[in-house]
Amino acid sequence: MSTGSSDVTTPGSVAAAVAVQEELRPLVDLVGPGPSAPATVAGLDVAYAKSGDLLAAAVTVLDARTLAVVDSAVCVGRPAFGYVPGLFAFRELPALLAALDRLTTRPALLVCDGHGLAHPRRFGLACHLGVVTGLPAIGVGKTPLVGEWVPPAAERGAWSPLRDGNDVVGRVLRTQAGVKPVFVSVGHRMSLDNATAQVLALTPRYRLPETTRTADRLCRDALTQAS
DNA sequence: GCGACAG
DNA sequence: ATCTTGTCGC
Repeated sequence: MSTGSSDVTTPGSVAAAVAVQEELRPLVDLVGPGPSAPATVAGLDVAYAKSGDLLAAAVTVLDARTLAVVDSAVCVGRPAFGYVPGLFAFRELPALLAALDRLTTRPALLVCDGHGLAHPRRFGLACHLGVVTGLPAIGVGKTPLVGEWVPPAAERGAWSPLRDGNDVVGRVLRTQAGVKPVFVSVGHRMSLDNATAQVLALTPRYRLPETTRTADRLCRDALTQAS
């Protein structure tokens, strides 16, 4: 039967990938506001081999109160798509979904390494993962993809809006005093206020959320063992 | 036409 | 993302 247009994770061309994003974008829940006190929060990240033909995706689930890792899973595979800014999600999505399937728990929130609405078509990785899984999701990027912004004040918790055209697509958030800010955006079933609050709760000490840090270590270790 | 461009 | 030396600082 048909194979291309019905698969929302592995399109066969750039045009098909863009079409998938346009097709799924209306399914994003922009209302939220999402859980104010999630019991568990998942971090997702991917590491690539230097050769570029192998990757490891990891998901770590943390107790939101203690930030201890209570569950985790990895998936080693191949990039499912070339790297194209704006279509980045298609590279990592299959491996990340496979890792999510291997969890024994169902996290209350996904914290993705990349953007959500702060995307040219308002459908970055965090939106895609949220829509496909049905889970609340947010994006936390280390560098901007779209939008204009001014640096927030130097203290932890300070933020400034990330604007693209007439839209506020996210926030530039200072998670540690005097440290380069991160870019927070809504993925699915979350308000921007709540997304900001959750990121601050996950960054008691470092610039990046503990979820991202634990997932990063796990996928790097998995990649080392695989290669 | 020229840069910019999540990871 | 990954490749990379040294350097500053707790």
